[in-house]
Amino acid sequence: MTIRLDSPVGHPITVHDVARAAGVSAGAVSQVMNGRGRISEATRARVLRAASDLGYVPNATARGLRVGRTNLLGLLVQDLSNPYFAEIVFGASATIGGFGHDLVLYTSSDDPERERDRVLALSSGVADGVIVVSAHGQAGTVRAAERSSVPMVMVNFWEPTSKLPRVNAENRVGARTATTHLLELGHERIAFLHGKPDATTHPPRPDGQERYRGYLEALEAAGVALDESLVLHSGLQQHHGWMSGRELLNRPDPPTAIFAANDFCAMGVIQAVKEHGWRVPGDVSVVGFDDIPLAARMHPSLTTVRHPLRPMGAMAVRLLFDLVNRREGVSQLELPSELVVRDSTAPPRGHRGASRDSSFKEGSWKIV
Amino acid sequence: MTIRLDSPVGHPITVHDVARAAGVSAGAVSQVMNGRGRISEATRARVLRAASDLGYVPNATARGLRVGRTNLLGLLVQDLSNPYFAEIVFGASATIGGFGHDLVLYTSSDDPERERDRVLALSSGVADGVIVVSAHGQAGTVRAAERSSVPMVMVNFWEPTSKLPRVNAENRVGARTATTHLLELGHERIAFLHGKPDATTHPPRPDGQERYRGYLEALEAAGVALDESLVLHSGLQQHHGWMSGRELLNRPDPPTAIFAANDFCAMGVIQAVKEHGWRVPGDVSVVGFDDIPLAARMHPSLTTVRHPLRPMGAMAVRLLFDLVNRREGVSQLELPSELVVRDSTAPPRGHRGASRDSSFKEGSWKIV
DNA sequence: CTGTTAGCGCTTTCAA
DNA sequence: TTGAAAGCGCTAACAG
Repeated sequence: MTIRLDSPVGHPITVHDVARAAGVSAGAVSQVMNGRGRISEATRARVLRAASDLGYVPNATARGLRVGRTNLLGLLVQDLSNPYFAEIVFGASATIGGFGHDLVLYTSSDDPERERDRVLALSSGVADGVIVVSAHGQAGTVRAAERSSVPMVMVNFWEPTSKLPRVNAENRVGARTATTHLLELGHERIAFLHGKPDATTHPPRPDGQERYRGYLEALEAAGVALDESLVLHSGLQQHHGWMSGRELLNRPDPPTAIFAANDFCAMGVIQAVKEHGWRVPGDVSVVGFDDIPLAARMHPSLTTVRHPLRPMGAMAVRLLFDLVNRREGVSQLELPSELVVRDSTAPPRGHRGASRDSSFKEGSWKIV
Repeated sequence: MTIRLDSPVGHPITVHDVARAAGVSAGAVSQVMNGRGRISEATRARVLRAASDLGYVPNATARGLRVGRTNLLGLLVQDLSNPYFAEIVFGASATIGGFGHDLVLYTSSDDPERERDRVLALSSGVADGVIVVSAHGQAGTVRAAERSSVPMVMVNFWEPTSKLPRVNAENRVGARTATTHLLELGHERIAFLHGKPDATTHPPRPDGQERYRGYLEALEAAGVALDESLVLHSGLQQHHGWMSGRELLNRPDPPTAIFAANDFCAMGVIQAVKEHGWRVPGDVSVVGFDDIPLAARMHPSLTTVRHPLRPMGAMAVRLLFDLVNRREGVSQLELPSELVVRDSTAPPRGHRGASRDSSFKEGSWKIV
């Protein structure tokens, strides 16, 4: 224990100090502190008194060693400055208190090696369980997770061959709903931006594929033929969207709507549209994905598919808690997305569009 | 230790297992794992071999108990969904790895009682030290912190009577610079919004007072008389700014510029201006405080005083680390603010204002 | 109902 | 250079 020089007592207070002061045994003190029965009212009172007099606080490390449980849950994210991750962390941290645990936060700085290291470190008994958000999917982390002697829950994890418990958000239906929304507004030339810049070197992730499938499904249902020239490999960052937006707008026949890979990408697209001298949604409609907090506050506010990020964090904690306590339960689940219609979508130029539906909800969550 | 049923071995691997496998004593294994000398190359190799064969990971809890140090630093914030706090957490989490520690994150949900509880909990040896952000200043938390046997660093803490180590951001000079910026643009009727809705029930905080002093200093230096009717008690949230903005604009002689209590407040003001049918900065200039990430992305982008939130988090970690290791050092410091000029400020209507200066920097940080 | 004891897994002395 | 042993502070089992 770290002892401060100006600490009220020269050394940390232990059970024994309290026991001595109360004239009982250390075991009795422990019983009282943990509320386990078999203690007379009289001694209980004496112990409590002594404890508070001395300012006794049980040492969590010692208890952890003895009980084999730290009441800490690890949470590993790549980048806290990205609102996508920040929201998940928020959901987790808001929930965890209710389970009597606290959060150990790790950031991997987007570095697969560091990610694997942290997973390993977490397995050393610091935490009773670990949540890994958006594992890089590289062999290292996943293998470490699978071998770990500590329960682990993955968030936003799409490895179909792995049996690791996970909490994901639905993608296909969300994308289909968003595309349908655009179609109903009267759009027919709807561009789709993939999240990976280059499909050959970066194979598209399964969640991105799901979104694409949703897009295709919506087109097909509406009887609109796919124009492959409108499907671009963009990226998840603002500048990706900006570049893709520029490219699309400079064509002789630009699309009337753009479905971006995520909200950041959509922001870049909107920027490109503005720089082109066009307006959103007057000249081009734009749809994002995720619904980060910024989406509601930008200008124009962004129509987007909401990923339930906070609930995902919360669910991961729940699930992990059950795992830690060996309770059975669903261990792979997918939370629903929902379309949030805001100001960045409207009927195409010169089209008397259908009236807007305000917000589409995808029912309760679905177990896969 | 939590043992998973499908764990590679039936029980967690301990030093003894490794010792047995390598044919040495447990002590020797520990020496090797911690790189403490006095071990022959031969045995060292054998131990390392055995450890990796068995997949041995030292138990952090046991080590923590023995060594009296967990290599965990606690961080207590009120509300992670507020970018002000999120940025500080980000700064801390990005720095902490370099110090060989990890972060235990606590949220107090804005509840003073819970805040004190968490400080107490943190003192129980989970963490080697604790950072408390924006303590509610209520007696409970501060007293708990002062009595804690664990080193503690406060962030954004303004109790002049307390000797607790702290990392703050400069307020007065920042506010003065911002006000001067408005004056130089040609504004003379500059409203100032306090951060507390009601000065009588909520006595203004020292940092708010400092900002107000900066405002007064700037007016005085420019020879502009203070108009007390332009000083309002607003609040730190968007709706506060909105209400104050409405009130000011509905007057017969509205101000030409508004210096809001913080960025959220400024957002509310801008909203009120827009609803009033006026434009920012054409009809009214608006300045915020803090420079949360949103400030740069809103529309119009916000001129504001940047609080170095990430550096504050990083500094707090540094300082705490020194404290934990009993190194001497400055223990109360104040990081500089800087004015960031964006699109929400311009000369008042019909005024040929001075040319814009782009960004004002307040030099290196200052030790108080 | 209460006190005593053993030992969680590790590191650090001390003795060989 | 290595092995043995003590003990960090706590709790759970057991003996009284």
